[in-house]
Amino acid sequence: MNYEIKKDSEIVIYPESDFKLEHIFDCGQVFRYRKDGDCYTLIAKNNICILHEAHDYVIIKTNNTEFFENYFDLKRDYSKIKNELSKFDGLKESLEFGYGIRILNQDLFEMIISFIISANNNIPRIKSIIEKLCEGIGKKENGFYAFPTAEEMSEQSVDFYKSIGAGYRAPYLLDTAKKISSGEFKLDTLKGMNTLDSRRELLKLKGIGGKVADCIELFALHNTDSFPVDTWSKRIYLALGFKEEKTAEQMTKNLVEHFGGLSGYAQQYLFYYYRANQIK
DNA sequence: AGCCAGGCCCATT
DNA sequence: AATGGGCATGGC
Repeated sequence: MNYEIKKDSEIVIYPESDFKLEHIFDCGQVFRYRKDGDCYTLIAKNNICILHEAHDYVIIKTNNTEFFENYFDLKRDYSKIKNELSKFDGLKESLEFGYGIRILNQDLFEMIISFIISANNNIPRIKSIIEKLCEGIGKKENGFYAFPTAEEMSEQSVDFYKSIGAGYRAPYLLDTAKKISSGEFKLDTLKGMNTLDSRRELLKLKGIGGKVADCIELFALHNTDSFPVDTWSKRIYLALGFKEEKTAEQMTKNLVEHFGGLSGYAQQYLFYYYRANQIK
């Protein structure tokens, strides 16, 4: 990845066809962003940046270059990943279509809450609920609302979560925030575990099933031997040549066995391509 | 109006 | 371990 950090206030990226804002933002991994013309504004945890895309470079303006260098996974070679993935059948169109995708390194607590909200929900509504959550109880600094902490979330009532549109997920959000803020559920220990162990831990939280756990594994822990299987994945699964399975869990197992440590990357290119083209 | 959305919980078998 | 009904809400 060809990029440089300037004046500790901006990152300039010279795309080598593996950094494309539209692909990064629209592949379903991140919810707190807004597009204005050729600019994107992004809030992640308690940090903000503005991204501007010109014809042969991208500028990221922020007061925390170190955070976003890691966030955008800039040290990783996606050309190499795409090259490895191209050896698998059924990925060619998806790799070409979503060529600039990167898997972001997002905050663990933010991902847990965001993907509990995502279950059986649609993306515009997920974004709306998360925005109301942040505007409601997130700390406001420098003109934007940070994602609330577990402590801040644990002090609310179920009714608050219903009022922002969380529906039947409201008690799950409160319960999870309480378990984390009290220390009953320890986020830090997840980071030192292998994928299967941390996944098993995540499944103990209310509102987290296999698919949501896999999203958290991928988008917060960067455990790329995870393949989130959702409603779109069933068609993808058959298109890849697998025979029909009864459960999502069995599909997940087969896909991770097939793609190994590249599973998460494969899933993102495939999800983006199939969803963008409404291939059902 | 009715189906669907980046599914999960829980009771039952 | 496996299955199936029920579920808040709003976009389309």
